Amino acid sequence: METVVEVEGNDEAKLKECGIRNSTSSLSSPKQISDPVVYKLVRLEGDGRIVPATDDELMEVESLLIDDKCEMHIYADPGQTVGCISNEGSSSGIAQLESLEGLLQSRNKEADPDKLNARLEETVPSLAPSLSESHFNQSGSFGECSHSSDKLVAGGSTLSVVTTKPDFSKLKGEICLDNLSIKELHETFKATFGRETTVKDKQWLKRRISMGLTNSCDVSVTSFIIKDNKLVKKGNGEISNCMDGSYAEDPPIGNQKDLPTSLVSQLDYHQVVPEKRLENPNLDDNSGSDDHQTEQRAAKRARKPTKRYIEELSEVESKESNGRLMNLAKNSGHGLISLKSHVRLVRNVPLGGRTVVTRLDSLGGYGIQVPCVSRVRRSRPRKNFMALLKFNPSGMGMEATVKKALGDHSFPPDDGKESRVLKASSTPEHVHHQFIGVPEKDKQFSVMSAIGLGHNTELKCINSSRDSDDNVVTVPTPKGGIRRKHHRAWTLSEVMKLVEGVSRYGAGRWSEIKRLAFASYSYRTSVDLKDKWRNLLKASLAPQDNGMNSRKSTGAMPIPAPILLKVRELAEMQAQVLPNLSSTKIAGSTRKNVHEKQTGFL
DNA sequence: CTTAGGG
DNA sequence: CCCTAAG
Repeated sequence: METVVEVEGNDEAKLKECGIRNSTSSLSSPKQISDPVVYKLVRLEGDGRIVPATDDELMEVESLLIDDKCEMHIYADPGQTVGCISNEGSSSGIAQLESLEGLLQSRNKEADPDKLNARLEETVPSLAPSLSESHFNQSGSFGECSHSSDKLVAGGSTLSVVTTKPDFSKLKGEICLDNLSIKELHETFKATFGRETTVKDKQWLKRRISMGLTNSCDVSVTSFIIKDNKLVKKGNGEISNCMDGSYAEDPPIGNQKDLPTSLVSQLDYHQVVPEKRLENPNLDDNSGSDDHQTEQRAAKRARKPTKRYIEELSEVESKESNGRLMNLAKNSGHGLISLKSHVRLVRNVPLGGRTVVTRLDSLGGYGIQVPCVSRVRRSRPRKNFMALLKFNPSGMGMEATVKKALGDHSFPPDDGKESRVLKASSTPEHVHHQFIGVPEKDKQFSVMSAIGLGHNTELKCINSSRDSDDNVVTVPTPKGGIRRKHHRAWTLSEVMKLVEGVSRYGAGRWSEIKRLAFASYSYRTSVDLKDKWRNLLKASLAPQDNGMNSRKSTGAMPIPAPILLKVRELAEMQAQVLPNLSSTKIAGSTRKNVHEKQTGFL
């Protein structure tokens, strides 16, 4: 029932975080404390007083975490963290990470942890029952356990452990964004996320990109390397040395369950993420700089997350909360702390006249409530339904009409399509079972091992759950265009994976590729892969309009030339090999073909 | 169910 | 991306 966030340093220093019911505003009373669902971070003053942390302090903490804690190989994404916990600035304060600062400071000052604890419980006896701890393993064995995460489910009924193992070695030398210019970074960013950014901060861009790439759990799976804004085959050219490989080697995969759960910073609290309803288009549109500002924490913080921000947050966060550590493709030697803040939002509270809706989302396998904003629950469309009905009273044709008109997905469960949708939109339970069952894991792993990819841990992929719950019909594109909301833009990494898959299994074996390379992408069907490949082919054959003009006008993700080249290569190869020698290549791998060949011979 | 191709 | 035909 109690979400425990424990921080543990080498010196055993511990910092307590106090759970405080964040009921609208008042500080916790003993009664409220009894409700362990909500926790609030507070600052532990030198004299033992507990003071609600302010947002600014929070920022500072993150700053500390990011800039100073070099030994840490996890990092906290300020933007995301803040996005999660920042609030209207209600006096009650929301969960704060402030306590971390206390920890760090106390560590440095060699504060006696016991003393701290004691003081805490003396000074605030009423809080004692709900004290939570953050457990931070700052020791060198980080790579080993820092990544694991578990979840104490509120209610105490369930204790699901979802652990993911980080594979740092995988990242080593595979991504080098350091040499890229801002412009290049922008391109890469767009290629990675499918949208543009106006952020000019290199660090931010690099981090974001590397995050996007690695989080898609694939870059490492492919044989591509990103270097100098180019995707190159591994082996081509020097491997970048962005990653110093200072992290611990990965222990053999397979025993995730046994991994200690040290870095678990679960912050549960009732909280409402206010929807920033800006009338000012400048602010609202400029998501990039919004992120930037937030992440930069130096700028005027305390901004309520914008719609777009929240959207992005939920997307990125969903990836990040796999428990996977992000390694930054940055030369700065210091590692960072991954502060995974899982926020439980359980209320819909009117703010400024607007009601903010939250929904339970599955992030990283946890049931997490995230702000809905434009991500309305994927359900039957009501808006146009009647209108369509009206115009199409015939009944029979109506369904088709509606489906077509709305891109469906959301029609009645009886529709066969629905199963797919349901499957995609994983409820916490679903996710949970998926992870626990892990039927695919062993299989996948063994397969990958057999192929020689064993070193590329796939486990993380298993764990990656996406909130596949976009259902709004369309969404405006940074470019001004619109695209279907539930269309998932192909990320660069996905494309790379696809290419890799095709090269390995051959075009046409979509289901294979799907199973092996896209096991974790529940939302990509084999058909999707096929379609994408088709598009890639088309793109690869088309004149490589490498000007920004095309990109600008299209608003589409620019596919790096190297990939297109690869695509063409593969296409030619397969076009040549397949028709002529028929099934020479296939024959070897396909029993059926062999058989046919033999029988035909006889 | 998977693949292929048109919309 | 969606839908359908065909193996």
